[in-house]
Amino acid sequence: MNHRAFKTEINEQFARIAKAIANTHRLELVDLLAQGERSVEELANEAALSIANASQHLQALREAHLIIARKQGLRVYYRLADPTVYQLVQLIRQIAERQLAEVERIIDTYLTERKVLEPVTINELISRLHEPGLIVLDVRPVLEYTQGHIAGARSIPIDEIQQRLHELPPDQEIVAYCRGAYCVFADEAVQLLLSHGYQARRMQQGYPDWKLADLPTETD
Amino acid sequence: MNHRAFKTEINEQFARIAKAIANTHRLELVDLLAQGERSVEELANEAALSIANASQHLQALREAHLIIARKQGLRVYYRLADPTVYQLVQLIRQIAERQLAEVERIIDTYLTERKVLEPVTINELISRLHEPGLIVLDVRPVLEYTQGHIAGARSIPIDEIQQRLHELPPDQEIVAYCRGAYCVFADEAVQLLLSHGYQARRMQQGYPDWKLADLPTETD
DNA sequence: CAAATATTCAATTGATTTATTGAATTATAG
DNA sequence: CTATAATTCAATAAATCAATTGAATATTTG
Repeated sequence: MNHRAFKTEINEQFARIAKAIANTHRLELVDLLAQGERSVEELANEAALSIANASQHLQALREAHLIIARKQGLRVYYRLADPTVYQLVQLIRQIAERQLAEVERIIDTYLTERKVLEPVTINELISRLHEPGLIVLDVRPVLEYTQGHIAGARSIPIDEIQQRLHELPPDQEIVAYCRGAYCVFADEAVQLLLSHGYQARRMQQGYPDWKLADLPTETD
Repeated sequence: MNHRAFKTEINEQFARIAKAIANTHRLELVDLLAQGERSVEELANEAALSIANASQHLQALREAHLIIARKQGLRVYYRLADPTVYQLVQLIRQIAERQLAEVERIIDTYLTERKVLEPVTINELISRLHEPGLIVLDVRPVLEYTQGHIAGARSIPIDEIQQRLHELPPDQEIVAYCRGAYCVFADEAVQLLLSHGYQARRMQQGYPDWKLADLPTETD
């Protein structure tokens, strides 16, 4: 048996997976797909890529079987091939947080409130989920809320909060969540809510993390 | 706040981690380092790389802070920066196993016995660890056994098994383990032991997996 | 069946990564 | 202080990856 050939061939396959995810744009695309199925156009818009470029990156992910395509009418819809793919992104982030000082620096630069305002962990939210005075607020676009949200959560997309503040009773505590720890929607929502006298905090992680942990979700 | 700049910068950092691991040789180097600290020369020899090339790949891993260097005398010894780094390799492998048919094909080609001989899972071994008639056999090089091994395991490196068969009582069941699921030492040991009338199986995973699961280990 | 739309494919260019080689650096031993 | 050994650095060529552009394909609509 040729040890060397075996090791080389098998590690080449493992490297295929790692190479597919090892790109700024593809990481963002996977993050978006973790919210649910999306068309190429939607993904291109969200990730600020040209359609052709987005398509190319999606092909790269597809070749590594990290995502699956489904054609319906004119559109091709992509989704994650396996929840483990999102877990991979999570783990990469976790290592980056621990090992790369730059990550903390970037967060401190862009999300100045993060350091001051302690986010609510998933576990904390679980234990408080049935408190009567607590509102769990999904601030992602409505489509994403529709595709799946934390059981019992209300939807007010970040773009609409300003106009819809009256829907939120001022005496209740609000926990806002969005796409994940590196999504800024919840930070912005909390900032706005706090400035209007609400008691508000963000959930540290996002919907995909909640779902991955097999916690109660709803679709509608 | 500039969303786009934040997303780009933060994902660039995450991509750094993924890019560092996304190479055939670097995956092998990390796998070796999961056994314990190694010098550049040892790593180069094991991974069949020139010293300069190995050093270069090690720099790439070091720049992403996935490994740490320690200089002692003439030699530089590298080790994993965090157990999570090995977890990353594990997860990549898990995804590759599930998603890439090639992985199964390669294993079937090189490790023909794997399909027939059911390996012992870590959990199975835990529950049987205190059976009197069971020998847990570490077939890695002695150095690696010395740096850490499954509590109670005996060491006979794969190269020496043939000559040292007499040390193994023929009536006891043997579970052999090595560096990991994609290390062939244990497969070869089991094959040899079976051909000499022993009852032998390999542990599915390797020592780093055992250690990562915080199971009892010994050093000597 | 032609027009319109979403996506992919193909070709090009520039940027990044990899392997190789030999020189430079650092530490030890005599 | 010199010779030796281990590792890193620097320079190069080859290979691979990324972004852009425009053409090609597939599906729907009229």
